[in-house]
Amino acid sequence: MARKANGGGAWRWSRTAETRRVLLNAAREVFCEQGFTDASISDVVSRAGSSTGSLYHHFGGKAELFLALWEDHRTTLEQAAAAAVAEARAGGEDDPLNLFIAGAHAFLEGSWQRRDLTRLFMDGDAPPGFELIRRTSGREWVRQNAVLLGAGTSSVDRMTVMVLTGLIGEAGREIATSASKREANRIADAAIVLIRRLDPLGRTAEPAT
Amino acid sequence: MARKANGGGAWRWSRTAETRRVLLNAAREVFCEQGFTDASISDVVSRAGSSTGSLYHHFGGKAELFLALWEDHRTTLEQAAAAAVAEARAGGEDDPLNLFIAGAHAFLEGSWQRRDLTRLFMDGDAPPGFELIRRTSGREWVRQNAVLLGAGTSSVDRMTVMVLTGLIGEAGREIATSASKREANRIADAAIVLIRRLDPLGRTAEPAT
DNA sequence: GTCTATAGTAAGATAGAC
DNA sequence: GTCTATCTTACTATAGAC
Repeated sequence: MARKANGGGAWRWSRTAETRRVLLNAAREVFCEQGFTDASISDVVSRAGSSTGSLYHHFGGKAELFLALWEDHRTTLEQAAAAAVAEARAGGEDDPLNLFIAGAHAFLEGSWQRRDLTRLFMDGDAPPGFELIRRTSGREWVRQNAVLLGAGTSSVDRMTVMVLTGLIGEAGREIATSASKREANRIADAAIVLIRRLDPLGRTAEPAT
Repeated sequence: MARKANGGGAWRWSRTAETRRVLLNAAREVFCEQGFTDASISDVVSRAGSSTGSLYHHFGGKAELFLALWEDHRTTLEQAAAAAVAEARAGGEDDPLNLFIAGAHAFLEGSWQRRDLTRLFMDGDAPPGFELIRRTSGREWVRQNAVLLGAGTSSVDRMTVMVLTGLIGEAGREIATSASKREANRIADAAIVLIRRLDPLGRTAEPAT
């Protein structure tokens, strides 16, 4: 929006997009260092070299700034997962469970690469209502995958989706607090063992009880 | 402490314990109705018929008041679970997994009976740092049980404990938001199916890969 | 349309009398 | 131990410059 028609000026994008980006970068640093509650608007704007009013103009407040950061993070991880699934499929993989695991693996890899944000969003220090947003979008993401995996609408299947959501989130949190990539990989592998064990497809349904 | 030596007075307990109790009851109502952030100290003290200074004297602040409520809730549920395990054991049950499930069942029953508090503590609107406290004590509780179940220290076993913690918490949350006891029971049953499926004892270790 | 400077407001925390 | 009065802080809103 409001993209400047560049008549030979020094920059191709409007000033407002740049301001937004600078504010988001500063917010990432401040929130990750101090958490949501202790971070102050003043810290963010001074680090960004911007102003309070500007921040309110672009985001509407402290909570919305935090949410904008979250949307960015969530989108990045979801796209990474989707890309991994597409790549696996292009490589000939067609078992739904393996495709799901390919996506989960990419998600966990992203949780490691952006561990500062992963920790920020998982440690519970967030604006009121954030937990609901986070849980809803996480559940939605896994639910889409669970449908592909053939999960139905029974209590057990619905609960399986919730547990899978929790499992992947939990693994992401642990990975984000790991001391080394090596340890992070061990955790990711363990998570995948448990995903298989939960067997969301219900293919283990035994003929005899 | 400071229990009054009752020399024929009308009440056996000190006034301070009574004040504490009244404040906690008011806090339960206000926090459950409005959540942590929107609740105000003023609401609590006016409903309790007490005063700001008194509340600060007994609890130290809004966050500590919330934590006192949590300690109470957590203790109640843990004791219910422990009692159920003891009862099952007294009844002749000696399979560790079944004992664990007896405890989990009692925990979920308590989550239904005190659903207002369960919802309060699970929806993420809490003082900074609370999430860590909640997760630590939940993990500790399941860890003790997992040791009994024979879980080791491998990545998979540690992850299993985390997933079990999440599973039970998740089920408790769903149960606390259920419309009927009937639905709550269905969720509890589904949770127990998944606990068995996760098979924390690793007894399904197959001879052949 | 975009941003700066500043005042308002609400609520948690504290000091000190009783 | 209990309570009132006061303080401090930080989010929020707005008037007006550019």
